[in-house]
Amino acid sequence: MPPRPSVVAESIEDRVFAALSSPVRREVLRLLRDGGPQPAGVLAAHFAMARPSFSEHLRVLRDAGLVSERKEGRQRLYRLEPVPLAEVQEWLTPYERFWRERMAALGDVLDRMEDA
Amino acid sequence: MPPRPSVVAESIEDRVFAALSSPVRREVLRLLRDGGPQPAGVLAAHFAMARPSFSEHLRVLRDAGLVSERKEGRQRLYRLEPVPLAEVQEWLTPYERFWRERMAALGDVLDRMEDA
DNA sequence: ACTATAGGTAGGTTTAATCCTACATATCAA
DNA sequence: TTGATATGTAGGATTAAACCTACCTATAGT
Repeated sequence: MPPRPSVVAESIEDRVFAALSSPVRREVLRLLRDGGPQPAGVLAAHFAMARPSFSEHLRVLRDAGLVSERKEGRQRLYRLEPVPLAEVQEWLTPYERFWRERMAALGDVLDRMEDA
Repeated sequence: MPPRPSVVAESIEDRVFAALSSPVRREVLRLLRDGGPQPAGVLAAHFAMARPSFSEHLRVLRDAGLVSERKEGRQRLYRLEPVPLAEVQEWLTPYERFWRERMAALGDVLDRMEDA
């Protein structure tokens, strides 16, 4: 028994990155960031896709902790949750030093090319 | 003709996030960050997996632009590439303001709870 | 030239991600 | 209560991701 991908299986970090790998789900996050909490139907209206398919996207985002859901009458208000994205940024931090050094090195090379 | 996930298909951003969703591939990036450029075999030795399977992981990282490869004798030196991760951080930027506000709001609530 | 080493490609298996159509659930409105 | 609205769940189809065992390619050493 060899295979084993899964957005639903492994660590929460796996789930967050896997959730972010879909342009549909990234667009949902953007809509929530720019427009504040919104019901599922308003979000769904932006996508040419059957509602159940969109529901699955929302579920993936929920399972990753990227959004939360609140019942509001017969709608469900979705809200962007800040913690997972903040954790992604923390994950990036040790790489930031690395790429600043590399970018700086590149800058030096370019400077020397200009001199010559 | 409905389905269509794919790490190989869509935009470069999709590929980067999909590549990051595997703990194996994140560990490879960490090894390259902390240990500098290394041949495929040295990287592979950290994982209990057949070499061809690991080769595929390297290919996914290459296709995402997260690593580059250079022939060095009969080895292939892999190197961490800074640009895609820097782009992830740029992608995160507009969310950063959002979560700082939310965190601050949470802090205010906690402060008021302490007062009471 | 021959062998060993380093690494990838080919092809197959299993699981799961994404999409769909139908159906179920819950709330509001007459 | 009956009907309409809002949204999710069930089940099925298709594709691809992750793994494996074999095999191929390229370089180094004897």
